[in-house]
Amino acid sequence: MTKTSPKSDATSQKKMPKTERSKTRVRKDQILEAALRCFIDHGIAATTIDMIRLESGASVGSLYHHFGSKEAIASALYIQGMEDHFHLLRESLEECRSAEQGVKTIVRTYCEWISDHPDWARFIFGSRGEALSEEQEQKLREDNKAHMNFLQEWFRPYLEAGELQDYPFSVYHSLLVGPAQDYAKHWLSGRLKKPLQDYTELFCNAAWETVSP
Amino acid sequence: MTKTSPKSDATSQKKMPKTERSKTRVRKDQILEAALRCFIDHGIAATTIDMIRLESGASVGSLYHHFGSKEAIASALYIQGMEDHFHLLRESLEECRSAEQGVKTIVRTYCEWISDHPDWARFIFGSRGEALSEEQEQKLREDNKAHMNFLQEWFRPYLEAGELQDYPFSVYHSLLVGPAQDYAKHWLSGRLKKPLQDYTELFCNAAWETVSP
DNA sequence: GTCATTTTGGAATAATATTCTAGAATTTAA
DNA sequence: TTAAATTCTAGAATATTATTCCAAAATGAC
Repeated sequence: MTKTSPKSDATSQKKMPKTERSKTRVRKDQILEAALRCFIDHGIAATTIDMIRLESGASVGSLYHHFGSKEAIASALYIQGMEDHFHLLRESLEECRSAEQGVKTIVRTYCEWISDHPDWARFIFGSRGEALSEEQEQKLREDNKAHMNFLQEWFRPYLEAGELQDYPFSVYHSLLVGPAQDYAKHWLSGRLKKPLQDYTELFCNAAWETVSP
Repeated sequence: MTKTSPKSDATSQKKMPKTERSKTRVRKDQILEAALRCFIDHGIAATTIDMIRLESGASVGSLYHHFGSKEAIASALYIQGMEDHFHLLRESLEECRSAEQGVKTIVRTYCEWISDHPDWARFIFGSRGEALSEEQEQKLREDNKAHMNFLQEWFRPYLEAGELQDYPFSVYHSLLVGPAQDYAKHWLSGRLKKPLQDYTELFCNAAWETVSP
């Protein structure tokens, strides 16, 4: 019995403006971009609202009107990054016509996204979930589930045709992107010199060997 | 020419007590344990110095005397966790007598450590480097390098004997623990139901297949 | 144009991290 | 054993930073 007003959607706890004004998207993006720069330069914990205010040109009131807290800004960036990558991957997968192509595309797209957006990736690896708001947590969870479902559907025919080893599905994602992800993490933090790009094909091939029958 | 006084060690920028008193270790550990509990329950950003003070029984002064900042406490925990795991892995590896044993031991030890210390692991995955002090950053870097060297030495004979595929060494670590690490991250955050333990052997076998010739 | 709603600015407030100092406890040196 | 030196503790005082608040401006609907 925790339902609220019967009139509203499931996600309308907070005041969601009926109409978003034209300049609003722009301002929000200014804030997000400024925040990303700050987070990358100083880390989330060390960047202050005031830095974001200065960097974005928005006022404190505006900042809080649009996002509600510093953490929420970080979370929004996190989610935005994930969505961007998911979207890209889906597009790439649409064109694949074999299990091998698909597997390698997943790994390659992952590596390329990181190589193309190293700052963004550094932020995402660095922030890892911490303190998502209820609403955002939910959104991320749904995005994730939808993404997994998409992958599962994509793979199903090949699995049934015996073109892939029959691992539990939840393990597939880890087997495919785990190695590249770990390498990327160390590379992004400066502990490894050789850029991820140099090993993209290596990780693609290794992944395919792992799951090919 | 950034050297300091010629008398002191390389790492003596800050006041390192000549002698650590007997009860000091105890108090420090009380603080660390209390902080870990707080961090796990509320996340790093949301735990306050006051919570740690209450939970540990130490005074604010004591907290700052021993650690200097909240972030430094988190960093100390991070480093301590890594050291614990490194130590365990080294012990396990000492007893291995073949490439296959070694590879699987690395993966299995990794999985078991996470399964045995899920809270600790959750904290480590969740905190990811952010804001280490200069001194701590350095220590972590050295620990890491030493660990990598140890692994490289351990593997060398088997590599030379052709019992392992000739990948660049920096890639080995990622190929071996990457998948388990990714799975663990999702499991620890509650997105996956099946415990890591259920797939430990799967990850061990997959890792061995990846690097065996 | 008027009205309702959204957005902005920035001062006021609240929450929290950090510094500081006096003194207690412990070790060292004699 | 004692005095001096050092390390540790306590908690009030201070500084920093996040968040709230509300009056005014901008915008879009009618």
